[in-house]
Amino acid sequence: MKRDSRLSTVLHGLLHLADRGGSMTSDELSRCMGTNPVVVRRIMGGLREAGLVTSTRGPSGGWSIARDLDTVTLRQLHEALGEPTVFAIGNRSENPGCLVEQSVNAALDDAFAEAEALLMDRFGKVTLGQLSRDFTRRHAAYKTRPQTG
Amino acid sequence: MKRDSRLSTVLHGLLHLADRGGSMTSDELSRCMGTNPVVVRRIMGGLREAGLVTSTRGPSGGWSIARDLDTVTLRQLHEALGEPTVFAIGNRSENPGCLVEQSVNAALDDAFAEAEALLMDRFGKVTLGQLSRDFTRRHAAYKTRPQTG
DNA sequence: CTAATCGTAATAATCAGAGTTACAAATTAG
DNA sequence: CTAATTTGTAACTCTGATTATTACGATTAG
Repeated sequence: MKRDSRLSTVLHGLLHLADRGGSMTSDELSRCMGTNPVVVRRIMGGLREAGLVTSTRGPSGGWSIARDLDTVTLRQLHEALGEPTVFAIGNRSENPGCLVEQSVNAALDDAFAEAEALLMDRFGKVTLGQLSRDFTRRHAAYKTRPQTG
Repeated sequence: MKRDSRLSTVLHGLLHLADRGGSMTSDELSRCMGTNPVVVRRIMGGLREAGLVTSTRGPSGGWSIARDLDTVTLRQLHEALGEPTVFAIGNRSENPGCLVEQSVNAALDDAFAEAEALLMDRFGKVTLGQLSRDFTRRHAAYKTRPQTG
């Protein structure tokens, strides 16, 4: 199934932005993320509406992060993307007349709701700041790694 | 996103089979599930390989449940369907060279793995027998409901 | 003014599940 | 044995969603 990778994509962009320190154009972001500038604008647009980033037009314009990195959680980003469907598995019909299907749906819905709640809870505890520091750590380890070739 | 409804579909069929007591043809199952007999065979085929149902060809053939209803869990059914992708959200690239993307993937993978583990745990605790009894309860309530029209 | 840059609509490409058709294989009934 | 029923399965289309691309308008710095 085709999965929604916008959260992964936008995180990638935001961390590059954070690493850079200043602002980046859609074109720069798209190149370092391996996608298209229009896709970048589309995704970042949701974050701008949520007040997480700002954009400026014209020469020397581009995208900047508007908040302290430690105050932005994955959950906020998920919400800024419009809270896309989390599960690739779902009920055949959401309003079945068949009583058998009602029982099936009730059981599945319960389990999915619980798993989604856990995921959102986890997302609420991970901040951009944490990810940025994790990247810095990986970067340091990469630079000092033993040469194997 | 288009969601995989095979688990929901197959549960529906199995509970009708359980309610019937005997065997049903793909055609009968497809009609009471609102789908196509070939789709039924395709989905039930996986369950047959897992030993959960049996099929017989020819006249008076069809599908039967091969196990005690209380020994079949949603998790077993999920596995019999080939453990389809659970999440509609995923990483942009699973093998990124970019260290930023590695940090992003690690954080997301952790959260998703935890949520999936919870879901599988829940699925492991729900049996066909429980769902069948839940249906019987709904059916009784339906028959004795106050007439509102 | 001109070039750079975002904003956005419209459209195509891509992908996986679901639906359908067609036919072979197996089995029962007579 | 023959005919009818039913599963098994390949091949193809349909559908719906994300992603990619094209095109062009709006804004702004220099």
